[in-house]
Amino acid sequence: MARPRSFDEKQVLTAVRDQFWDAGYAATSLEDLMRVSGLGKGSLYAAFGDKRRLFLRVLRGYTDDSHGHLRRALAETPRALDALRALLEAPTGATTRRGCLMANSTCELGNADPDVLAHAHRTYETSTALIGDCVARAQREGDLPAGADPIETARALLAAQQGLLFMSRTGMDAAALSATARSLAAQLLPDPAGD
Amino acid sequence: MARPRSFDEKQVLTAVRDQFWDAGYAATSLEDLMRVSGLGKGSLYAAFGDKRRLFLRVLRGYTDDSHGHLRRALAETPRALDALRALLEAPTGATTRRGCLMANSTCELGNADPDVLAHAHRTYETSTALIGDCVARAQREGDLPAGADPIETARALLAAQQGLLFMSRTGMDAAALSATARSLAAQLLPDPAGD
DNA sequence: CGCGTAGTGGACCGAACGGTCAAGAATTCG
DNA sequence: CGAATTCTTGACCGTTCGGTCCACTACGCG
Repeated sequence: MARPRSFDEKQVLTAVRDQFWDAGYAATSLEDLMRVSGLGKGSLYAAFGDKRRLFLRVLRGYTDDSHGHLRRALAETPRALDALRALLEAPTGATTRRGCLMANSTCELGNADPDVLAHAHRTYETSTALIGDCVARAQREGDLPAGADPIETARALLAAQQGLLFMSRTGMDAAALSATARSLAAQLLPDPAGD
Repeated sequence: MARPRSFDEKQVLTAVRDQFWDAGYAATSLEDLMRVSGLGKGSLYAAFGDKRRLFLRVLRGYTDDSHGHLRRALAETPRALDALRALLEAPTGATTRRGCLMANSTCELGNADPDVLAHAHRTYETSTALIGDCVARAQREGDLPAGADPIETARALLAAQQGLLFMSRTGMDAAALSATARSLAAQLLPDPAGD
C-alpha cells in the first residue's frame, strides 16, 4: 500500500453526474469537472481516464441506479396498476426540469457515438422488459384487460412517459402536464371489460 | 449598390441547419459551418452574426417550416382523423434517425439558454393549438367522441408523438416502433361510441 | 472607365479546450 | 527512520475554439 485516496469515489461520481446532467457532455469542460469534484486534472485522469470514459462510467452508473429504482418500485407497489400509473406521473414532478440523463445523452450523442447509442438501446429494452413484467402482474391482478400483449403495452407506456418527460422540459405548464399524464394513463391503462 | 452576394441565403441556411441537426449546437464548430456553407468566417459573420444568432435564426426557420407543413397536412387531409393518425406514425419514418431539430435543441440547450427554452415553449403551444383544431374537426366529422376536450387530446397526442420520436432515436426496432405507434393511435383516437 | 460600396476570405487574436507530466506529499512497511 | 509506492497538484503542451480585422475583389453607377 501507499498513499490512500483523499476523495470518495461515489461522491465524485455523483457530483460529476450532476454536472453532465445540468450542462450536457459537450458543454461540460474539464475545468467544470475539477470544480464540482474538487479534484485536480491529474487525479481525475488517474482515477477515471479521459472525459469520455468518465462520462460513460457515469452514464452506466446512472442507468444501473435507475433500473434499480424502477425494479423496486414496480415490484414493491402492492397493486401493479398503481406502479404503472406512477410511471406516467413521474415526469410531472419538479425534479424533471433537467430531464433524464440517459434521454439527454441519447439526444446529444446518439447520432455521433455508437457506444452511447448501444447503451441507450440496451437501457430502454431493459426498461420495456421491467414494465412488461409489471403489466403482466396488473393483468393477473385483474386491473388490466387480459388480452393485450404486456410488452406492447409496456412500449406504449414507455413512449408516453418519455413524451411527457420531454414536454415537461419545454416549460409546459405543470397543471396541463399533470392533466395530460392522467389522461394518457386513463387511455393506456383501461379498466378491464368485466370489472 | 455594390458587389452582390455570391451565395444563396436559403441554401446556406439549409446546409447550416443540417449541420446543427446532425451534430448539435455545441459539437458544431465554426469550421464545420464554413465547410458546409462554403463561406469564409467573415462572410458568415457579416451575413448572420455570431454562432448563436445564426443558430437561433436557423431554429426559427425550422419551426416556421415545420408548422407550415403541419398546418397544411392537418388542413388538407380530407378526414381529420387520418391526419392525426399520420402524426403518430411520422416518427416511424427513416428520416427520424437524427430526431427533430427543435426537440434536440430543447434537450441540449433548454436548461442553459432561456431564449431557446422560450422558443420551445411557444413552438409546442402552437403545435398543440394546431393539433387541437384538427381534433375538433375530427369530432365534427364524427370520427372521434364529441365529449373530449380537443386541447387535452392534442396534448396527449403531441406527448405520444414526441415519445415515439425519442424511442426511434434509441435505435428501437422499426417494426416494434411502428406497432407501438399504431397501438398508441388506437388508444388515443378511439372510435366514437355510437359508430 | 474609375470611383464608391458592399462582399469575400484568410491571417490573426486571446482564451479555453482536452490531455500530459514531473515534482512533491502522504502513507505503509521493513 | 528511510525506502518504496501511490496519490495529488498545477505548470505546461499543442490544438482548436469563437471572434475580429483588413487587404482584396467584384460589381453598380456616374
